[in-house]
Amino acid sequence: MSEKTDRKAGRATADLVAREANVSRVAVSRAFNPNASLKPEKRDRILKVARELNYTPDMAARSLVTRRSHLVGMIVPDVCSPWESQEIDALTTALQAEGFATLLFKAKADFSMDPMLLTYMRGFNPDSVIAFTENIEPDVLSGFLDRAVPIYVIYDDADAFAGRASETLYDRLLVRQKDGIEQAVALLQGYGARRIAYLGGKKQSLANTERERMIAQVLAERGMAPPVIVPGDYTYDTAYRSTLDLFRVGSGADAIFAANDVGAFGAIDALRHELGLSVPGDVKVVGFDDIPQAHWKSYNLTTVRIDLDDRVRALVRLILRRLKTPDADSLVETLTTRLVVRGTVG
Amino acid sequence: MSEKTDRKAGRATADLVAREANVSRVAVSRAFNPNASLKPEKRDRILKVARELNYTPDMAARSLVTRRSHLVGMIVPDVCSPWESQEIDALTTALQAEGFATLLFKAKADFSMDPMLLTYMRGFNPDSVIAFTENIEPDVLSGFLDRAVPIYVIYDDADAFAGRASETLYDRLLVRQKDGIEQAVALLQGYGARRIAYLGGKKQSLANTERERMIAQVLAERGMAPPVIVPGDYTYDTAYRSTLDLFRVGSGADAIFAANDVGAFGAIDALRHELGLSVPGDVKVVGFDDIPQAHWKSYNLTTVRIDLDDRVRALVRLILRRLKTPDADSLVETLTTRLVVRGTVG
DNA sequence: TTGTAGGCGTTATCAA
DNA sequence: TTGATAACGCCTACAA
Repeated sequence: MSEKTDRKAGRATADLVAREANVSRVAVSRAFNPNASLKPEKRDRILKVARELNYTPDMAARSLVTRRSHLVGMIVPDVCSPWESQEIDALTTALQAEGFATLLFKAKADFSMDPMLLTYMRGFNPDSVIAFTENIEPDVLSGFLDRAVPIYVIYDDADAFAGRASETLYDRLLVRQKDGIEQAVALLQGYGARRIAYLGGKKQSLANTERERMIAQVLAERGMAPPVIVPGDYTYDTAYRSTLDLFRVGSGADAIFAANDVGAFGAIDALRHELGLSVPGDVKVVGFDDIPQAHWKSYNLTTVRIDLDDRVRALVRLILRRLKTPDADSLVETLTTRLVVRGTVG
Repeated sequence: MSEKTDRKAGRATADLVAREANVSRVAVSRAFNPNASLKPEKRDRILKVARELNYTPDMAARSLVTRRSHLVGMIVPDVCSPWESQEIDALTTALQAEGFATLLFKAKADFSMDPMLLTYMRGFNPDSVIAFTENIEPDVLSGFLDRAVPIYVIYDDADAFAGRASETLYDRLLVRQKDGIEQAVALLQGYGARRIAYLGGKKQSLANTERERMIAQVLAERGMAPPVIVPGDYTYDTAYRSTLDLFRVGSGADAIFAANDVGAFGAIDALRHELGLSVPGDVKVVGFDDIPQAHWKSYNLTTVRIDLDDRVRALVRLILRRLKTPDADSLVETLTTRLVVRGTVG
């Protein structure tokens, strides 16, 4: 039973620090709570002793009484997808700076929300939850959450989502996809495209259905033919095969608007390396997202950009606000999109 | 005070379930603990009531007494990197199946281990920690962990790591890079490469220094000239610029062995799209990792594969074993590498 | 198989 | 500014 106590005797507790520093247990607690009142010199002494003993307050015990876990749950169908991994990275960084840790859960690939998973997650009591899985009603999600208020990402036509409205409280991030889509279509039209194909994303994805709807609408507004719908699922391989089908079985197109950048890559490679067509000479290609790979020289993709930093900042704002004022009215943050012109249209 | 209690009255507790099901509080606890003895029909009734009340045991409270958080910490410098995001994805899936949740932390990009971050993480009491950040001594890391035993990924020459050995317990995953590197060099040599450049990764990365060392060793064993060392940091952009430097300022090479696939992509694009050289005609390129993008037609990269599934399975085995028998001796799992031949050598 | 009692490490409450 | 005391929700004894 030495002063320093042997390392493997287990983790230092507030009691131990208190004894070592000749103060009460409560004082130790206060030393780690910036807005608690404690004589500065006393706090310093306690923190010094704590450092020596390698003490950190136990979040589990703390959360038991404060009802704050400092955990933010993220439910993701596919961590590997470039867009989502970027978003996870940025969100984790931003939340970490605010004292929250990221709790990562993997949902099934079909975008469905496994009730088992939700139940499981509930056990960890996340202060907030961000679901990258879209096809679940706010009511259902919030039924699994206690204090947490869900955040939804919605697109363009807020009314389409209004049908799902209910008494349940939830915050929203509205992405104005139309801005960027209009610019893209105008560019394609300007370069002479007449027959535009939409290479879709996962059917269950709200982002996808809204992109499709919005592209059709913009084409109509500009007096162009409706888009040729090509099935996809956001992956390279499916995009590749669907593009081959479009030109070998179907009747082709002079422009492809892909639901995401990775899909655009698959289309470009199919066109250039298997169909012997030139991009943008024979077929123009536009993507969606503007992931870092979009500027890689092999693709140099013209794409509709959703600004990641803006998006993450907006999400963090929503989360922090809701944590500070749990009963506040629901809030909508808005994000715009814009076309980034590179080399696949021209 | 209705039967069902109003939703926002807060989360259901074991007491509430016990009252509702006419059993004791302990019975509820046992119902959620498969190896506790409880009359089956009683368990069923309790679980049914629990489901109705949307009750889940509170992990924080549970961990306080069991000393098991069911949290696995992952410290990652860059979630976006394709290799790491793959590994996070697979690990999270595997751990989730075993009842563990992933707690994600972002380390600084320079691979250093922020003591603040470690202290912060400690508060969450992870049962295990996987650090993708390599340059930290086991002693330091385990100083911040209580029950958790660190896992290290080491490369080829186990002796090089032995210098860092200490009384501290830690498990190891040994990656035999030499197998794949030998195959790659043999292929390059067979196709006539004489002057091979090594396009490095982050200097602080152990994987990188060992790859460089091993390539030099293999070249020497085969009577070839030592590699031209080209600085890199695993990113596309740096690889791109370094390749330009190699050919414009330096004296070129007839083959480039990149420390990772993304770097190889940068090299290929610089060669083809800016230097006007053909790959593999003028310059052959080999990568490392075999990420999904390596088979994209624009690159079709010949690369040394580290099998992700094997790697994840080995890590999970190490973690679960350590959790089951915390005092077991340290264990080493071994992984091999092999060349995947595609179109950038020939 | 069941129930009672006690404690895990922390913070909120209240009185000094 | 301080300190004693009582929770927080759960699980592990132990005894019935």
